[in-house]
Amino acid sequence: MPDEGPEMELVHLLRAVAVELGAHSARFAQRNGMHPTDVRALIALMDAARAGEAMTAGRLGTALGLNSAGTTALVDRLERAGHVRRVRDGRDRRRVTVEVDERAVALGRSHFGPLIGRTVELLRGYDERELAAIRGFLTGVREAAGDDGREPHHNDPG
Amino acid sequence: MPDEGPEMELVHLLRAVAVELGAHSARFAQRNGMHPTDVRALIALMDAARAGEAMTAGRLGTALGLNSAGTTALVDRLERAGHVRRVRDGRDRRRVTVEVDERAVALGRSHFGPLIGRTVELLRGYDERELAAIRGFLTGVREAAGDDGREPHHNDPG
DNA sequence: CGGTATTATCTCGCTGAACGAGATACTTGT
DNA sequence: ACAAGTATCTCGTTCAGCGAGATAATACCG
Repeated sequence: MPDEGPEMELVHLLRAVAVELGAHSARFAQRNGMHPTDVRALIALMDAARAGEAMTAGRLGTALGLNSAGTTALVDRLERAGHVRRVRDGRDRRRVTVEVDERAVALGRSHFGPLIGRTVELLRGYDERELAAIRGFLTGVREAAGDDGREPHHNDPG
Repeated sequence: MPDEGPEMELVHLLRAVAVELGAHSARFAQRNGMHPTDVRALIALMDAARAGEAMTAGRLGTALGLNSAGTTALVDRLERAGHVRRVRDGRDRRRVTVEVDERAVALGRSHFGPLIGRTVELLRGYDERELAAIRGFLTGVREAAGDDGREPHHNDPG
């Protein structure tokens, strides 16, 4: 288990980036009187909307690791603040789909837009091979962080 | 504000990585009966230890965005679980330095070690120019995420 | 040296996010 | 139609974190 070596600098840098991005979200939450979970919920809802999928209360709770009581409280909170609407599903009337209000989207854009814009600009400064390296590294880390309970399988040559 | 364009894929990928790393930490917390804040605290303490700096209760609380009452509760919790020790500073006896227990370090290593190891291996597959691109991108994002309004968060020593 | 301000941590009472258990409402299978 | 299954909500509780202020040690100033 290497505690030093030239690669560790990048490992710590990556962790610092994750911390900064978390802090950036937390600032958005605090400025708008929200809890970090509320921001995560809005992001999950917007991701679903971008993918063209409807998000039910249950799926939202699962995505965030909340139980049903917590999910109800979360959606209540977001609805009370005007960030989302509850819409009963017409086909299965047990279901409640949660839709993001346009104003919440605009609010999110006004906060995250500058960071996204600067990131895009940063990316424009790299050529294809560099972009492939960045993409490959991020993809690898995402997979490594997701593979968790599993056995760490030995180096897969390739 | 670009919602499409080839760079957006990487922006979403970066966000996904941040989410996965957060989930990875949350899993560590839950498996060990801790809260996300407790894990953040241990990481801050280990970072300080690595840098050779002593971490006082107050500095820890500031680093995590907690007020003094919350900081006391946090250190109580960590101490009760045996993860840290309170040590009165000899020079300034108002201060309490918080030291991580070796067993907590070992616990952290056993969880984060595999992810770190896989990340290091991943990095070994890149040449200098690719590594420079990855480093430059991460550094740029860290700075962009840190630079926003810079709102001073209200602390209790008013 | 004495007194007052300042700093670091802790105590107390409270709010609210999230939990477990169970109720309610709707759907599906027989 | 009735039982079983599924989605959400209600109720009561726990505990992280906050605000206010107490306590204890140090620094400043005459």
